[in-house]
Amino acid sequence: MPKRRRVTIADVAARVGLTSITVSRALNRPELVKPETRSRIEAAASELGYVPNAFARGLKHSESRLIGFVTASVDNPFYAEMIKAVSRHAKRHNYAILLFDTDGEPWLEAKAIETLLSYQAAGIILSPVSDEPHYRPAYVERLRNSDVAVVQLDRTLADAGFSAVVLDNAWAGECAARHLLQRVFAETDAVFERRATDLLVVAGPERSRITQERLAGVRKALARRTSTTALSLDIVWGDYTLAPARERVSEHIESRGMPGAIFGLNQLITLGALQAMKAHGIAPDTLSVVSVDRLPYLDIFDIHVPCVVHDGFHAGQRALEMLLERIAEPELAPQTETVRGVLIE
Amino acid sequence: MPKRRRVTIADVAARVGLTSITVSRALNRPELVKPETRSRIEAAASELGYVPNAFARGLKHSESRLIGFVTASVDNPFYAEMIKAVSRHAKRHNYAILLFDTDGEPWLEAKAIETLLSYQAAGIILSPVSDEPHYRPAYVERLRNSDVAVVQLDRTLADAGFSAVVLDNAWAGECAARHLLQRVFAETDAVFERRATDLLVVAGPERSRITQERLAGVRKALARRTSTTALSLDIVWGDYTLAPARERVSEHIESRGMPGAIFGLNQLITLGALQAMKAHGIAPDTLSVVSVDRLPYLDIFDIHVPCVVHDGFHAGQRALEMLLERIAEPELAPQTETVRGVLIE
DNA sequence: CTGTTAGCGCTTTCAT
DNA sequence: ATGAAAGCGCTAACAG
Repeated sequence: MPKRRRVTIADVAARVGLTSITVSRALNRPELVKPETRSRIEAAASELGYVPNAFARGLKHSESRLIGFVTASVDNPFYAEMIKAVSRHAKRHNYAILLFDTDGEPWLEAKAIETLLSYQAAGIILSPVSDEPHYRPAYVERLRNSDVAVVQLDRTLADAGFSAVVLDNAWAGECAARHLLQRVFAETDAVFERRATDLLVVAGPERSRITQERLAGVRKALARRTSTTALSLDIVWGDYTLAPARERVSEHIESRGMPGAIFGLNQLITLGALQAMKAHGIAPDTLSVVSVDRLPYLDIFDIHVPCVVHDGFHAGQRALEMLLERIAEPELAPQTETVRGVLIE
Repeated sequence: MPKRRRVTIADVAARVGLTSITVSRALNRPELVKPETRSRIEAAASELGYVPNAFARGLKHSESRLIGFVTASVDNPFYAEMIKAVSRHAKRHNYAILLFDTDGEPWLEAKAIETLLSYQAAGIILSPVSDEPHYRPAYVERLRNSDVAVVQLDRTLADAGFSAVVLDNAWAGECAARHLLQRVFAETDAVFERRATDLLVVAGPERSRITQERLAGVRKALARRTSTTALSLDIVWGDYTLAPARERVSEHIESRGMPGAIFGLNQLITLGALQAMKAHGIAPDTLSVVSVDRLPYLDIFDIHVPCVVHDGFHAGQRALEMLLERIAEPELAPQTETVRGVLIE
């Protein structure tokens, strides 16, 4: 069976002996068409299998019902959660999601933005490949001059001037560090075993804003400590993925021995650190580990890694809501919303 | 600063004193334009911030470089892996991904297909909300009459006649069951403790094809058993998510006691079963559990749940490749490719 | 190598 | 309540 030519409103119109404009109206502004005509048209449309052409419509209005989601890692569970939230709320408002996984490549990110502009995306939710201050992609200027709404999610570009939904990273760092100070490095009732490194923080990229904010939280908690014996703090850098975290922690254990405690700045980092510990025969319950982001399902096995958990679903939902507001009201001032996590022991 | 009107090829043309068609050619078929003209045009285009209008182009060609990915659960890690693969390979061929999370709702699935048709999607990768035989969505007929390529992934519609990439479910079931027969219900060297239920299979929906295939594999392995003492097999049904699995297993333990072994038909089901065990104070190492799909990262904690693992990345990649072949060659016969898993102990 | 014309499918005037 | 004409931005087909 040969594929039929696409059915257009003109075909539907011919079928009922009217013109295309009436069909268009019947389908989009039914109140402008006599009810009886309307139902004849609707019958004919569904009989012929009419499907509106989104391109023709988009070309006419120069606007689309497309929202772009740009991220470096769809497979990161935290992002998957946010995608789920965005997608669920987008379709409620009749928007479809164009998903771009940039794989951490700036040029793919630039291409994704380009594509979104060419599709006249109504809005973009952007989580760039990097949040380091020197990362200033050329597309920012273009985005500013276009009428696409932009909301950044989690990771942000320095001074780009877009709205954002971010996590309260300083608080997460402080919270996690305070937990360790109470449980491991308590000043009053216990003498903890001193090591070459008391606290090992396994971080993301050294210049990443998120990493720096979380570290600032850690330092703030440490500074509050009143004890005379200063804690030694070491930091190893990675890129928010598992493998580098594992390698850096391995090296650190080999050169400086087992630390007093480990703080992994996100889920994958902490898992990498735990892998390194295992490789060196260090059982998880002999060394305190704390994390940002929950390590999934471990509670089933009575493994409890305390963590500061953020509600990704809520963050995604807020990002989409802010985006919709800005699509409706393009002149709204940029706004940043902060999502605070909660410590789970 | 007011948002500027969109820059078109006509604007670029005016800037360099040519007509739009020449600009169009310079940008799409550079070899048809004098190199010097071309570079003047390119300069002007980038200076003015020209962005091609995908809608106009799509309207002209009545085709798009859009591929739809329709799934019931973006947040299922196995699907996230497949999305990653599809996305990565799609962008290599200059396709963008329209992502639809149907949340398990047939009407959202229908709407997703409708939207994809209206965007003239070149192809659709479809993993429906259900693979039960009585689920025969109305859009199938439309899809068949359109010229969109369709490849089903993992879940398939009965008799829809589309190509598919599926898992070797019978083999997965057989493999997992054989493992239990060797390790728990060995006939030769050990006497295993008999229970009211020897093997408890925690399944998906009773009529799901995937569930039935995996069960057939289990039965095949059991039938091969030569021992005179028949094993008792119980099955509880769920929907491939965690909570129902947990509830059904809890109920089963309460009414029939602890089984001899548990087989969870996918990752989330197995995790649910493990939660139920924990709630009843059954330690994971006192009851043999086997699963389809890997339980992530548990090896770090020396928890080893044997599982039949499928390569989701490969499945996603193959689905996209098949789709591209069919976009290029619309008359290709439907084809089904099976991905076989491997048992990891 | 570059230009003219025409049309993709739809909708916004402005009639009737 | 319905229709005619025009145009959104781009690119075949056919000139020149």
